[in-house]
This record gives sequence, structure tokens and C-alpha cells, in this order.
Amino acid sequence: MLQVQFIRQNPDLVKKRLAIKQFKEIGLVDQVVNLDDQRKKLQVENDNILAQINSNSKEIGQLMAKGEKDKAEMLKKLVASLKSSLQPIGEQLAATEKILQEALVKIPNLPSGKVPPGRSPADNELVRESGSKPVLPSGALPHWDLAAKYNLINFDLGNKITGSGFPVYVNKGAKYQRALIQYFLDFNTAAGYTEYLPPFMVNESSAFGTGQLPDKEGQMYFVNEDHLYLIPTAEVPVTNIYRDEILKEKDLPVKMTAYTPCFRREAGSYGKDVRGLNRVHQFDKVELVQLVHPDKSYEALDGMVEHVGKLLGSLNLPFRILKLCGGDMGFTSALTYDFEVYSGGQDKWLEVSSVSNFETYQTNRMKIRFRDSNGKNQLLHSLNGSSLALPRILACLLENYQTENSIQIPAVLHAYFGITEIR
RNA sequence: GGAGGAGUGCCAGAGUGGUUGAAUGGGACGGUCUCGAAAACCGUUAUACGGGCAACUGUAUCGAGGGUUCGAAUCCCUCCUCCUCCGCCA
Repeated sequence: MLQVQFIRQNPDLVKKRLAIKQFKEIGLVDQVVNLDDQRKKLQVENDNILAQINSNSKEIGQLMAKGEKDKAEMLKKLVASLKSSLQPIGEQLAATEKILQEALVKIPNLPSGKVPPGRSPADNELVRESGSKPVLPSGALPHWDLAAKYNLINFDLGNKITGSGFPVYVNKGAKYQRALIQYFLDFNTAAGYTEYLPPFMVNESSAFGTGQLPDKEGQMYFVNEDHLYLIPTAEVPVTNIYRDEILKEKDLPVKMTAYTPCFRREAGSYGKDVRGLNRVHQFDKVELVQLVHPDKSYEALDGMVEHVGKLLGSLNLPFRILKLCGGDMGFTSALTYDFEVYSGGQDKWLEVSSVSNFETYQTNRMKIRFRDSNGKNQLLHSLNGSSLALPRILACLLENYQTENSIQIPAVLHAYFGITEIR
């Protein structure tokens, strides 16, 4: 969430930037400022009464020690009346803080100055295109047909065991997943990221920290009995590793990578973009997370984009990088680059990675800070990106590497997979 | 799941109702000393939200949240986590 102090100091800038994000409830900005004014006033009153109660209580202790019971009794009465006058103020203060917090979490992150205006995906800015579309044999198949032809993925079986959107990977299809995960993790650790294998369920605090809660409950699977959420991305548990921590400047940047399955209810998505592996409820992903000095986060973002680009390049997949426009960005992001890979069998671009800088939006919720050279605690910037989301990568690898009667395996994966083609 | 024990500052650890934000030791940092270092000695060493131009100052926080009390790290309740034993189990 945004820092109240920043909103107070720059209300007009905040409103202007929120408009770029197509945010409708601009009124919340003034509301937050007003509520914070109220909060301050109430806190002063509240603290003053508490101070009186505290000092009188101390005196009672001293009087009792001296045996001056009568005076002590009088003071007790005084404190009792102070307490009754405190009660309504305390309640008002708590209520105001609650409303303030509720308003604050409804305000999305501000888009950085680099974000192009625009309302929809059509307004996203093409940054770079790399590689060339494959020349496929006539009668080239989409991945769901290839998956059936070579017995790699069984969608019907998933329907039977669980439901739609839970594919079962079979035989070489299963091993392909494993090879990709291993390759991605090795690629990331070689670049200095520390590997983690976090829990696949998180508590409410963690889900709040990265911005999934409140409001996006509907997109997560929830285990009612234990009050836990299945993670929609490794970003959630991994970023929360440093929740409530104050880091040393010399330990920056923190670079982490993790493989996890991801669980998404994808409520409200229908249509043909859900075919095959294009949109599923459970999928594998390797994620990158960085916590960096606020002065260096855009440099770090460029570095992550570069890193993911290299990874895709190593697989010889044609891809393009889009800078998301204000209207298409996520709630918590300040700047996002999407990677899309060309899917030869479907003749369309599939999003396989999203790399974002969240600046202090998440770290303010999680209180992830560092001690700067002046000894002051400052919020870090958090960033994350996929490297990569498996299903769509697999879809593109199957489609783009198909021949008449085989699927070739990219050279960098031969060692991981143990074979050079699927027949 | 059952029974018992425990959760205090960066760490260890004291503290069972009254100047305790918290003894003591260690660590870290700064200083003195030294050519430099070690040792020794001195000092500093939580966070958040407020008030004040500032010096400074108020409040809250001893796993979390409630409660009792004039006053809670200390008493009570709920929850969480850890340890020991039993049960179950990959």
C-alpha cells in the first residue's frame, strides 16, 4: 500500500498517477488525508489522557508505599474518571484507524513515470521482439493435439481426478516438466539467485503482504479448516521470507528464486483462450524475487528483463516484450513488462512471464526495510518476475519444435531431458 | 489427536503486580590506547505512531489478540509457535 505520508505530501501527483492506471475511486485520496487528520487529532487526545493515567498510577504506587492510603484512594477515583473519559476516544481512534486502513488498501500502486497511458492490452507498448517465428510443416498441430498424439498430457484424466484445468502430465510430458524446472532453476542460481523451496500454502498475513488480500480472495483456493491459502505464485511465500525484517545495506540486493506449483481459481475466465494449457488452475512456475535499494530498483528491473530474455533466447523461442499500459497493469505494480512467446500451432502470442517493480507498495505492507548509511530505516523496493511459467512454455516448445513425426528438444535441455526428440 | 513444559531486546538470560523499555553476560558499532592489531577501559546499540522550529517529549509494544487492576513482562481467557512423552502416520 501507499505510504500515508507520501499521499499527504503529494495528493495531486497521486491523483494524476492513479488516473493513468484508470483508477476510478480517486476520492479515496482525499478521504485518506482527512481520515489521517482525524486520526492524529484523536491520538493526541488519547495519548494525553493515557499519560495522565500513567503518571497518576505511578503516584498511587508511591503513596501506597508510604502508607498514605487516603490520598491514594482519591487518586484512584481520579484515574477511574480519566479512564471513563478515555473510553469513547479510544474507540473513535480505533474506528478511525480501521477505516483509514480500509481506504488505504483500496488504492493501487502508482504507475511509474515510464508507464504509457492506455486502457486495454491493445495499448501496451511493444518494447522489443526477438527471434523469428518458426517455419512449421503443413498441418502443424496445436499443443493439445500434439499432447494426445505423443501421449504427453492427458486432460480427460485431470477432469476425472479433479476437474477441468488440472492436466495430468504423462511419461515424457511429465519428464519434460521436470527438465524445464531443473533447467530454469539452474539458470537462475547461476545468475546469483538463491534457491528456495517454500510452502505451497500461506497464511493471511502473507497473502496480505504481497497484495492478494483483501479483495482477491476469489482468485485463491482456500483451506477453510486451517485458514490457509494455496499460493497463486511463489511470489507470495518467497517475498514474505523477509516480512518484518530490517536488512543491512551490505546484504543488498536479495535475489531469490523458487519453483512452486501455482493454484488459481481463474474465476470468470471463459472462452477459447482456456484451451489446452493456455489457462489452467494448477501449473508449475519458477519465480524470481528481488529486494533492492530504492535507488537501484529500475536498474534491477532491467536486469531481470534481460535475464528472462536470455532464458527464452536459450530455448530459441520467438518472443516479444511489452510494457504494460496503465489500464492493463496489476494493482500492486509500478511498472510491468510482459513476455509473450509466439505459439506456432495456435498462431498467437502467449504470456509466459510478467516482470514487475512494486517499489515500496509490497514492502510497506510487509515492513521490509534496510538501515541506510545515516542509520535510518527505509523501505526496500520489491520486484518479481516469472522465469518461467511452465504450461505455456511447454505449449510453445511442443508446437514450435514439431516436425512431421517428432518433437525436437532444444539443445540446452538435452542434458536435463536425456533425449533429443520425442517420437 | 491426548498429556505436560515453554515463548523476554541481535543472541544468551534475569525478572511472578508498582519509576522495568526491561538487570547481567555476549555480540556488533564508535572512541581511548597502539606503527597496526589484540587485550583492557569508556560509550552507543529496538520499532511504530504522535507533539514541538528545536532542545526535547508523549503513547504503544516482553509470541498474537482480548480481559482483570489505579497500575501487567508478571494474574485470567483464546489463538499461534516451539520442546518432551503418548497415539497416528509418509
